[in-house]
Amino acid sequence: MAPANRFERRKERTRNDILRAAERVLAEKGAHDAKIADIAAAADIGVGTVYLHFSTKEALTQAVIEDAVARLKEAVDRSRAEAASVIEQVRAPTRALCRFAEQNRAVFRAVFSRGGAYHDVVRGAQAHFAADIERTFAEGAAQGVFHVSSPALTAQAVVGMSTQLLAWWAEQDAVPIQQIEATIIHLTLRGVSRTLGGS
Amino acid sequence: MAPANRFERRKERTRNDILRAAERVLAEKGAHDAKIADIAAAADIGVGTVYLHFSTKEALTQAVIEDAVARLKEAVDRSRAEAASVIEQVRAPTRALCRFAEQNRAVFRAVFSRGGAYHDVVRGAQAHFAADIERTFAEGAAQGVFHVSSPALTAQAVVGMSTQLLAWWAEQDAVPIQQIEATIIHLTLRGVSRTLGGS
Amino acid sequence: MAPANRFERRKERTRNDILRAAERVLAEKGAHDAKIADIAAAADIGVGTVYLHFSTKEALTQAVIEDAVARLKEAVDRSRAEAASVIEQVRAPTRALCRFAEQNRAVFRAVFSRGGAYHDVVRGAQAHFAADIERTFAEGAAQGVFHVSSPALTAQAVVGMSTQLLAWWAEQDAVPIQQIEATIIHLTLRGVSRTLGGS
Amino acid sequence: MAPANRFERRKERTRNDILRAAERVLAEKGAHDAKIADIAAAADIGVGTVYLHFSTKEALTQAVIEDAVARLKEAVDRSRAEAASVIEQVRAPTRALCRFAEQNRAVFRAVFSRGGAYHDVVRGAQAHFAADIERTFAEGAAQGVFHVSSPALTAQAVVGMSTQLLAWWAEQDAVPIQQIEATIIHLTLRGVSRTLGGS
DNA sequence: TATGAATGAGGTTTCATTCAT
DNA sequence: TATGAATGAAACCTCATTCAT
Repeated sequence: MAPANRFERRKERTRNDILRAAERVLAEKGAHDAKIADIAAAADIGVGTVYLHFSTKEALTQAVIEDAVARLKEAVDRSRAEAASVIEQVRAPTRALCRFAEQNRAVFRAVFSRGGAYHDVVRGAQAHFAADIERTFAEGAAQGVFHVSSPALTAQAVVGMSTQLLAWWAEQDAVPIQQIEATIIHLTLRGVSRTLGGS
Repeated sequence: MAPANRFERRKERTRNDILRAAERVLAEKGAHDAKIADIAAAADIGVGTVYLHFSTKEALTQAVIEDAVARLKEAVDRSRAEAASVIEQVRAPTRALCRFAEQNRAVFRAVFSRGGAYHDVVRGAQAHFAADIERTFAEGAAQGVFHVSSPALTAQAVVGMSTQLLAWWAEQDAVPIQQIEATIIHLTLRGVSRTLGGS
Repeated sequence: MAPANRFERRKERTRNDILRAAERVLAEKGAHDAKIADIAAAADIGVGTVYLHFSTKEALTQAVIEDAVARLKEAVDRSRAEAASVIEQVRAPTRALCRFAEQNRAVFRAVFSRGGAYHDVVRGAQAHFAADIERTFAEGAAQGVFHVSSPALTAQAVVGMSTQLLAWWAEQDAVPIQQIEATIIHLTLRGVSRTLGGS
Repeated sequence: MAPANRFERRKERTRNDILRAAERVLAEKGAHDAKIADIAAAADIGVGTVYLHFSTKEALTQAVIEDAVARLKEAVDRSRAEAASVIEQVRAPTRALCRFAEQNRAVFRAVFSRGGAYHDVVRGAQAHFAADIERTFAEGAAQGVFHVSSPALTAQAVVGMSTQLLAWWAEQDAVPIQQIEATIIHLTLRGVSRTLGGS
């Protein structure tokens, strides 16, 4: 897993510098206005060097997205795996998502915000999360805890709402993220609970 | 109201042709990949003609957005004005929104979808809708029908959820729009009702 | 000489309107920045109408120049013809030139100033004037009044000096034109007189 | 003074190539008809490279002018500083000017000729030279050598005459430049001398 | 004859990508 | 491996000229 020799390690480090710089620049300027030269400058390397690590601008963008998505997926999936109940399967991933947004604000804006780089990878991740949520709903229904008329659509709605609220938060920073989290969880549980519950 | 002379009428017609063509091309390719040449070709006119009506690509994009937003606002605002109860103030605008999305699918994708042209005008419209919804929540709370802990955030969430669901619908067309509508209304009402109601 | 019928007269009038408008616009914006649309607007006619009277922009520009040059030539030539002595052949045309510049300031700037439309017609006129002046010098030499080592060059210098001074005057308007006139005459006569004279 | 490293040196060389090519092309076609593509081709580089060194066509034009004007000023100013008498202050700068025109014919046409790029920098240089000449006249008057009624105007006339004659020479090449030089000096000294002298 | 909307060739400028050092 | 100057395709925009009314 760790790179074999010293050269490999150095190369890996440069690659990471580029990735981090790209995140910052993409978040700041948006996918289209971010020039390769900007990213190279932000990473404090030459433009040519970028092309030693990524074959095209598109590949670099995609790498940034995949990296972010992978980290988010990992956090969300882990939290879900550790959830003891279906209700916790709603709460924990939302908490994980919000914590990720908080700790990776720039990336979050760059990747998930409107105006950010929209991409199949993001669509894929949203579909992945929606499927998870749908499974939770189904399980909850089986347990008699939830009652959802169209689980797929509702799951989609939850993903949409979460994304939008967090994107809004990431750009505005008007309210503490805990309120975002509470609102998402409240609306979700209210929407799917058999009996009137709440957050 | 109708343009004075023949020249004006002809010019106005061309302007509209360009606007419609731009909607289609923007929806299809996205704001950045839509070239002025594409739009001119789609409108079956010369490139120069576009600049006779819009000073800049940016100005054309903005005109498309403003046009769409104005029409949507008009439909939503009217439906809201005609709503008799706060519950109807949730239902009717949602119905209006969905009908607009259905009847203006290309524009909807072009303007409201992720990857679409994000713009202050859109942000402004979303804020406008959110403010309306928030007012409905406040009114409902005063009537003892609703109970919302953070109205502003919840309104924001409703707007986000609606936008995202419809954008998703507009791109996928996997489900009938009535289900989208029902889901939005259900989740919203469930989220804010004092007693367990539902759609 | 006067146009035959009413239609011809009307046509001639429009043509003149365009010419006058072109003079103004050319003087104000320079040959390159003067758009046909500007000229049409200044003449208060449609762009298409310009092309009914002048086949190209170049032709219009040339017509403006030829018109101005013809009027200047006419004034200068007349004054020269009426001059009784060689000294008066220096003085009178200079006076005529200055009076023309004063009374046709816009055209003068448009046609003779640096940055103005430089053109074979102007070059031709300058050569014409230079030839006249050279002839005056030769005549003066024959009469024992002037002594000029290289008449052609000196004539060229006089033309250059005059043009430049008047162009400068037309743009700055810092001094009364009589001083310009006096300076030109003084320098010319001083330069070519056998004995020390002056203005 | 010499650029630090190899990159800088190479870049500087290219910049100079562009400047020289621009001088040629501007002289040949005039400021407006000189396309960036022409200049790039003349410098045997790609169009993009031009923009690596000059942000705008206007900026390149200005750089050419400033370069030429600076070199001319340097030559003229030096020659003036070394002049022992006021008469030499007329002669030497004229000689320097003519030598510059001879050795930089293309630039001279491009920058100082009529139809060339007229520019504030040129106007500024002309004003600078005129002021110097005026000072010489004043000094000469104080020494009882010169007698000038309106020094400012006369200085302006000398500058105008010189510019025009040399521009004419640069385009025609009909006479040896020594004759131009002699004519300018002769006319200037004749014009301002107290007693009849001459060249 | 007069009009002004329409045209499209042509010019400037940008920027992802290459390559000699 | 790292560099950054060089490249040129492609996009935006202008404006002289045409033509249907």
